[in-house]
Amino acid sequence: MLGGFPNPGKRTATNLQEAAMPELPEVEITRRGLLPDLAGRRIDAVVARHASLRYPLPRALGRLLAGRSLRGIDRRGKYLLFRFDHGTLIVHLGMSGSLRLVPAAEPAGRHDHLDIVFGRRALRLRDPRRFGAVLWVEDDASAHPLIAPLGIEPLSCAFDGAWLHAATRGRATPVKLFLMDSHAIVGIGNIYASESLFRAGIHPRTPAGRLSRARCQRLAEAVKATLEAALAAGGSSLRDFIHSDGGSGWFQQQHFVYGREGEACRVCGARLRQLRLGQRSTFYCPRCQR
DNA sequence: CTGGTCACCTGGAAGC
DNA sequence: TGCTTCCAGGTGACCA
Repeated sequence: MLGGFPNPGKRTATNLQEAAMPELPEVEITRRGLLPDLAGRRIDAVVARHASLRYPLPRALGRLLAGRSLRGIDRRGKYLLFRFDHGTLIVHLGMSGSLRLVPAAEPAGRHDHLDIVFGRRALRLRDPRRFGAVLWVEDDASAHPLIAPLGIEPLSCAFDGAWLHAATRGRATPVKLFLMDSHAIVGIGNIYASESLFRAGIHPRTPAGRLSRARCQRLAEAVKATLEAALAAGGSSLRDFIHSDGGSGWFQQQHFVYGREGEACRVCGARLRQLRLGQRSTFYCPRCQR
C-alpha cells in the first residue's frame, strides 16, 4: 500500500459493500466520540497540509484557533459544528472523510489534510477523495449558505408520517431521490435510502407524491429505525473507532439490500435487483418492495 | 419551484 | 504486465 495509508486488508467482497460512507449515523458517532475528549480543551496549533478540499480551507486557521477553547460540538445534517466563543468551525466529511484522535507526533499519511492539535493529541482529518469541507463562520452558523437551506432532521420528533405526507404532496420525483434530498431531509445518503425503503416495503421509484398517508407513516418509521440501528452498531465500537488508526474504516453493518444485487433477500429469498436513480445505484427487493 | 444532469476527486476493480 | 475506463459517493451549480 501507499506510505502512511492503512492497508484495509484483503477483502473479497466489493468495497461497495464494506466501505460505509459517512452518513448521518457515522457523523453523529464521530461527534459523540470526540466530545468527551475535546470539550473544553484548548487548541495549541493547527497544521494544514492541503490548501483545499471541496472548498479552500479557511486562511490562517492556526492564528484563528490557537489558544482558543472548544466549547462544544453540534451536528446539523452531516455537518459537524465545532463551537468556539468567537465562531464556529464547520466540518463536512464528504464521502471519504474521517476525524480521529491520534498522537500529535504520529506521522501524517498522504490524505491527512488537517490536524488540530490539543496538547499531545491531534484531531486529524483524513479525506482521500477530498469531497469534504472545512469552513469558518464568525456569526450564526445556522445562517451559513450551506446550513440554512438544510431540511428536517430525520431523528427529530418533527419528522413523522404526517410531515412526510405533507412534504411530498405534488412531488413526482422518485421517493428514493426525495429521501436523499438534503434540502428536504438531511443525513440520508445512498445506502440508508435503499435500506429504509426496503424496511418500509416501498419501491424506490414510487413517485413521492403518490405515497398514501399510511405508507408515509411506515416510511418515516423505517427511516428512524434504519438510522437508529446504525447508530447502535456504531455506538458499540465508538471509542475504538475514534481512537484507532483508521485501518478498519467505518463500523461494519449488515445491509438488507445495499450492495447485494443478485443475492437473496434476507426476508423473502427473492433475487435482489439494482437500478439507477439520479445517477446512483439503487438496490431493492422486487417482491418485498412495491 | 421542479426535475434532471454534471462536476468535483481519488483509489480500486474491471476490461483490453 | 500495463494501460484505460469505469465506478463509488455528497452536494452545489447549472440547465430546461
